[in-house]
Amino acid sequence: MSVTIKDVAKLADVAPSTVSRVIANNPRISEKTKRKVKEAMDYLGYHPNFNARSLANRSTQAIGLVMPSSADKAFQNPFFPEVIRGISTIAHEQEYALYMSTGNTEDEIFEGVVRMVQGRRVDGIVMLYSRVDDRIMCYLQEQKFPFTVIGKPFKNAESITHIDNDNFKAAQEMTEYLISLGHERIGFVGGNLNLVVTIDRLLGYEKAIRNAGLPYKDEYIVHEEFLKEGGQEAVKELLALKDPPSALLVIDDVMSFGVLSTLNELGVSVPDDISLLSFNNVMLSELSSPSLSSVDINIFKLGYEAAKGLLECIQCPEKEAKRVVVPFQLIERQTCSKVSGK
Amino acid sequence: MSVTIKDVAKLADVAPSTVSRVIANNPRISEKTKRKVKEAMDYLGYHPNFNARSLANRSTQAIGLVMPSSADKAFQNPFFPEVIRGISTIAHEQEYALYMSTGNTEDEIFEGVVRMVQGRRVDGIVMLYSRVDDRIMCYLQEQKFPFTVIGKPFKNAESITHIDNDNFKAAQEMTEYLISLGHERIGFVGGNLNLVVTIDRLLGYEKAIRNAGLPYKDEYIVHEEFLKEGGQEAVKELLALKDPPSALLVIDDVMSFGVLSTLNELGVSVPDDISLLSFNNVMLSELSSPSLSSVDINIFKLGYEAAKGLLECIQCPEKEAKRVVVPFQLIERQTCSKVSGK
DNA sequence: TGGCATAGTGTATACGCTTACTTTATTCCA
DNA sequence: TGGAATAAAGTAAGCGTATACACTATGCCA
Repeated sequence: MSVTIKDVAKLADVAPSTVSRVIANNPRISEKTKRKVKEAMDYLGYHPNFNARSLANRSTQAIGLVMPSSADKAFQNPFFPEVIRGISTIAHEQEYALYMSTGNTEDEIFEGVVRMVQGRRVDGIVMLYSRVDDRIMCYLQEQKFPFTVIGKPFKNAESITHIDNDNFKAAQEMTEYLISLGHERIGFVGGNLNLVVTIDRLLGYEKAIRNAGLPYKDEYIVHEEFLKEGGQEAVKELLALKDPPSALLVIDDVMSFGVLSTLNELGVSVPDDISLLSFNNVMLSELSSPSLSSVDINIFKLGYEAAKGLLECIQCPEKEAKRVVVPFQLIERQTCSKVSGK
Repeated sequence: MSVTIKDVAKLADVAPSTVSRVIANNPRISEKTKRKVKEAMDYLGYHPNFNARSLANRSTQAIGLVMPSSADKAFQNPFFPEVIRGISTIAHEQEYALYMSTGNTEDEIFEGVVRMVQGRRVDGIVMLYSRVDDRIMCYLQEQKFPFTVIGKPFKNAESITHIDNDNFKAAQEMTEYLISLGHERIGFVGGNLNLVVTIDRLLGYEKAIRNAGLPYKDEYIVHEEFLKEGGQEAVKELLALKDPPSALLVIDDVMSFGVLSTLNELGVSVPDDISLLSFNNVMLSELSSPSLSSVDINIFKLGYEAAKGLLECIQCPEKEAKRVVVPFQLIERQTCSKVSGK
């Protein structure tokens, strides 16, 4: 069928192993032979079969991506394309390909990962999220399979290379920023509570609230899915309170979009009636109206560093795990203002 | 190292081939043996090695994705995540994984595809775009490698399964819509002219203009990249004309975002001073201010059908190529209005 | 000139699985 | 009861590459 190493060997009048060594650019092959073999390869249009190579080699030159939910949902949030952009940049530099398995349920996703790992379809994995007691993460650790995490692992963080923002600090500072604008009733709209990022930011928020001597009210804390719908739900709950917040710290831009649209429907003006500060600074956050004030967490870099760390893990397995902290930066736009006098 | 088919065979006291047949659920194995083997597999935690399987099998259960430019750029446009969402949905249903190779230059991307194909890394390919005289497409045809195209192939369209909107008709109808609002100076902001989608829509635009007896002016036609920056460039050019358009047909929402932001900076009001109608109806197009009137081309379905068609190609190679036309629909929002009296 | 490095290449096997071909066991009919 | 037909499982040969080990030829020195 297709041309193999043997065909090349025959044409170049050498042994298959010599061809293999030419491909690997082995220094023990003379320049003359290399040239001869390369000519034969060109002439035949030879390309190594990757499966055969992987099999003999135990390496696939591919890295696996694990998303928190079905790719179906995840791709609705620009966070993921952007993070993949970062990953693919470095993957490409080192000639790795990306491999995604998908699934709808927890179980399906888990099975997909097991297939990736046991089936040796990839050399390592980037986890695109960090969750409390995550089955997949435990599994990867048990198997001692190379992986890195975007976000802070819930446990064993010292032994797992991970890339993260300082979410505690970020949330604290942002809450303080809102407080400095005169807000005293600040709501927190978080994602699922089993995501470590939600927890960290919530704790940062709490810290700032307590430091400022403000009351920490449970009814100001809402948790929803990382989607527009989540944001919409959240606002409805918060506005139904008898003493609704004057400012919201929202954990994700897409949720903020939902918040904005619902507030708009309800005739609540942003930032006059209520201020909004969110996280991620997704490409489109400047396009909403009003444009979103948002914390740029450098998503691209999170992906880039995660993949870079993974490739290091793969190439030098003895190397110690490390933590990379990606800086954040508040991008002030139009959704925050001083609290309006009561 | 890891547990192989032989280990299972030994434990179950059968031959390796029997285990293999159990995996493939071959009817020639008795239920009793199947049970025995399955127990052994569970006990050992056996998972087939995919590389070995692919090698013996000549199939990989993976489909390759080819993007028009570096993934880096492409992922800035929500079109791609959305299309991948569609692809991944059906891929998952049939237990296929997705495989992406990336590259920065034309050559790198081409090389990546060659590696996918010759290296037998994937069973088939979905081309996420269609371009005039595309090297990759020619290559795939030469190699008789299974692939499908999102968009209309520039040539040999009859022999290539492809999924497309009727872009000619869509653009024509949309232009007619703008004309019906009283616009006579209508600009066209297209993407790169070597993309078939640009050509088709431009032709539809032209048809409508000519049908209406309006002058077809070259200076109203601008071509830029499918990015925000592209839209920004385009507006600048168009507004510099002595008789600038009163309405714009923009080929892509992200470009429209760029158009909007630039118009905003220039103090030009949309839709009062200039109307804007664009394509794609990306998730966030309703969030801009004013919210975008846009043609919903059903991106998800484009992806879904493309992957479905590909799997059919892979499974029954004799089957004839087909064309799937995905319907479009105008979503009216806030960027189009009747022409303001001069 | 014999002996020994050393550079360059070939041989053979392993990687883990599939599958065509064979063999063995069982059934059933004349 | 012999033997054909059928069912069930085993044997062994790939799939295309990598690599440990073996071998040859050359050069150099004593």
